[in-house]
Amino acid sequence: MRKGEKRKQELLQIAYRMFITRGYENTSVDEIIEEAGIAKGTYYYHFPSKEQTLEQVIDMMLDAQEEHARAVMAADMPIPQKVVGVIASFRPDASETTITDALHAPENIVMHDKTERKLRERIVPIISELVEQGIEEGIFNCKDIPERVKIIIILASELFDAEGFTQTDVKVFVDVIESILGAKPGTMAFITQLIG
Amino acid sequence: MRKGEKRKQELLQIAYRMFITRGYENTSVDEIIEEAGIAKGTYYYHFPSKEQTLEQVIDMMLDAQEEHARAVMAADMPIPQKVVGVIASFRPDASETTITDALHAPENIVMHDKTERKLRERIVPIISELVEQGIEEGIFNCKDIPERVKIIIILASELFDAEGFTQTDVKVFVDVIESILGAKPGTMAFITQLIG
Amino acid sequence: MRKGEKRKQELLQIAYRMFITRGYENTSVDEIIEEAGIAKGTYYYHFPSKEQTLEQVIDMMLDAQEEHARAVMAADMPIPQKVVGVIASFRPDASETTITDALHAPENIVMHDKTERKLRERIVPIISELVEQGIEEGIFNCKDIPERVKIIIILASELFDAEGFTQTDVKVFVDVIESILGAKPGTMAFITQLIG
Amino acid sequence: MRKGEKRKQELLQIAYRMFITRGYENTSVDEIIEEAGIAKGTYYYHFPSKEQTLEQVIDMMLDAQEEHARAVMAADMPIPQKVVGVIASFRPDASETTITDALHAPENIVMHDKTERKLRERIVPIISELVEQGIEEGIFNCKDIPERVKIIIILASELFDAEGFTQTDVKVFVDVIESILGAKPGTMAFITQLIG
DNA sequence: GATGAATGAGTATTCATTCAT
DNA sequence: GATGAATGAATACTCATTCAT
Repeated sequence: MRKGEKRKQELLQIAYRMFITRGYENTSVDEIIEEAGIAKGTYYYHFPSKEQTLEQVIDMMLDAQEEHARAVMAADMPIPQKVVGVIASFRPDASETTITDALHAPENIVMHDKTERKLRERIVPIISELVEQGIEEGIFNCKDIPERVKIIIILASELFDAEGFTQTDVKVFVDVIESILGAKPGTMAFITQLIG
Repeated sequence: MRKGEKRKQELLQIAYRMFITRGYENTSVDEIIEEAGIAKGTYYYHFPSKEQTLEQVIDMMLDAQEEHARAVMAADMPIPQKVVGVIASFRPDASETTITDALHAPENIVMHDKTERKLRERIVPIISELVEQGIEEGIFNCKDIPERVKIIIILASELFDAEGFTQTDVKVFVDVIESILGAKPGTMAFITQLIG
Repeated sequence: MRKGEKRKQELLQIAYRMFITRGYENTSVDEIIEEAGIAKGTYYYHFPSKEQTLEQVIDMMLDAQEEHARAVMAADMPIPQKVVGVIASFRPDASETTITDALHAPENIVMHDKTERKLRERIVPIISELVEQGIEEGIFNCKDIPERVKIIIILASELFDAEGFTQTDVKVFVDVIESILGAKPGTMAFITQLIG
Repeated sequence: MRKGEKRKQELLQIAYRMFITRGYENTSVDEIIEEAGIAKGTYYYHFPSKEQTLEQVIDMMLDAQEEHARAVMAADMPIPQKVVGVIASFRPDASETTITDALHAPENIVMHDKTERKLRERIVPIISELVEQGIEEGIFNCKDIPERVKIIIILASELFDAEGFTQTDVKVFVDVIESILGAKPGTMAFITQLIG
């Protein structure tokens, strides 16, 4: 049980790296097992299909990210910073630029798409909770919180993809977010320094 | 040359329909030629590759949509309605729900993605022009127009896909758009009746 | 040893049911152990190979059928009825039509074939004995008994398979059997009521 | 068109030989194309699937055999000899013992089974016609001709398979056939010299 | 302009069997 | 007696592309 689980985790890590590097569709099972140094049968002993592997890879990734997000929420930080921090938790680090690029690369649409959907389901409630706290504290002022949060998530993920973005994009983004959440101008300005 | 062009247009139509119905990746060249009743060689006489076919299919689609958009711009309508009308031109009709569904279906991510990118390039300048007119007329009030327009386009396309959306989604969308463009509350309220 | 034997009998029953339902070749060892709720290793502890399992399944089946045939022979019945009764013992009951159908289904040729060969070896001597009694009693009249019996067995099994057969098939069968055994016309007529 | 058809016939011949030599299930597509010296794609250009290849192989075989049978029927021969000749047409020559053996070999059940079914459908009407002629000529005397012919076919094919058969088997077979067709004793005795 | 036969690299998945624990 | 992780050969089928005619 121990042994089996451990091996499976390793496999997930390897698959994760490969899917993200070369794209899900461009990664064959043959390549995965070669990289992992295991037999075909071993792969199919652990995963029912390649698609299920993708599913599990994404879940694993999101679990890790969610854990990080929880840490951010528990930290001693102003609400707006927390909001941005949580969103950032669900984006690959700056240090892992390769991954960001990869997720948005044309050969990775499948994975990107699946990730995006699952990610929104997880992140929206967390951020919504933060926004509510912000409202209580008088920092934000708005209704229909989950819908607004959804919009912010969409913008963050679609706007800042690999294609590249300008200073103006960031500036407008900050502006829009402030008005979406009903925050005083400048509340989210710190984002400019983070991304810019 | 005439005849050849005509034949090619037919092929594009057929490919368009098939790509959208079953997805780009799920449509094989064999299936296309069978549907079209032509030989393999003939297909490759007209198109250098399957990917180029997709490219041309999308261009053909966008050309038709852009033509429609130009008509909307030339029409006698208030600016806000024009803005929405142009955006709608680039979305498949309500009457063609199948197509909307199809474009967002999981097996169609490739085509959806490619379309989305090209579409934004074309639509942003058109809408930007409208927004400028709106500013001159005192209806809108904002700077960094293209960036703001880009945001609106992203939201329109990501928010209202096949998954389904709520009344509240629409309400918030209207609200956000108004603040993005610096319009008086209610300016874009007519959208609610259009989509709701 | 007790326990082991019991477990093995259960496994044979399960394998029997699965082989007959889905065909030998379409039943994987994985499916058998899942159904039985045991581990791979346990299966291979009891059986040297999948083919040996089939062999044992067939033997088990034939043992049960032979036992039934012996009971028929010991019963108080006219010889012709006994002959037919013994043959019927080796055919799945009418109540188990599924099994008859299954044994003749295209996916079950392997099992059907193996069963048929082994079955003939067992049944021919039993029926031959009956025919000899019949000759002594003046009901039948023929030489080369085992060869004639073999023919009857072949006909019974090939003629009345799942494909379906007509009234005329039965009628001719009765006629042919009577002449093969040198019986008076009508001796075997009761078959018509049994099968017809 | 010419060229394509010719190539396909060659492929059928090769597949026929291989299926019969090593069994349908033991012959992989890879082996066929290697033997034929063609590419995988070429094989699948000509045949939709391996199973369809088998189907076509059998049809080709039966076509050839039926042609031979027609020749026998047109020949100048006594009816009983024709009956036996036609049946023999549908059995591989003595010279091709390998094939007979092969068709009955355990690894060839699938092909044997499929062949047998299709063969009966074709041969029964032909022989029935001959039997009718024999009845007119007073050589045979029976009703329910197709049913009786079916029985003869079954016996001929099941009795004389690779397992081996004895002189007595043949003798009884002759006897049974005569009584099935209502022929005078000795009418079919020539069979003994043919097979024995 | 058009045909269609030929290509061959690529792919996911199955499955009976082994063996260290 | 029992487990279950690991094996790896085997298999049928897909598909975009080429090119001689």
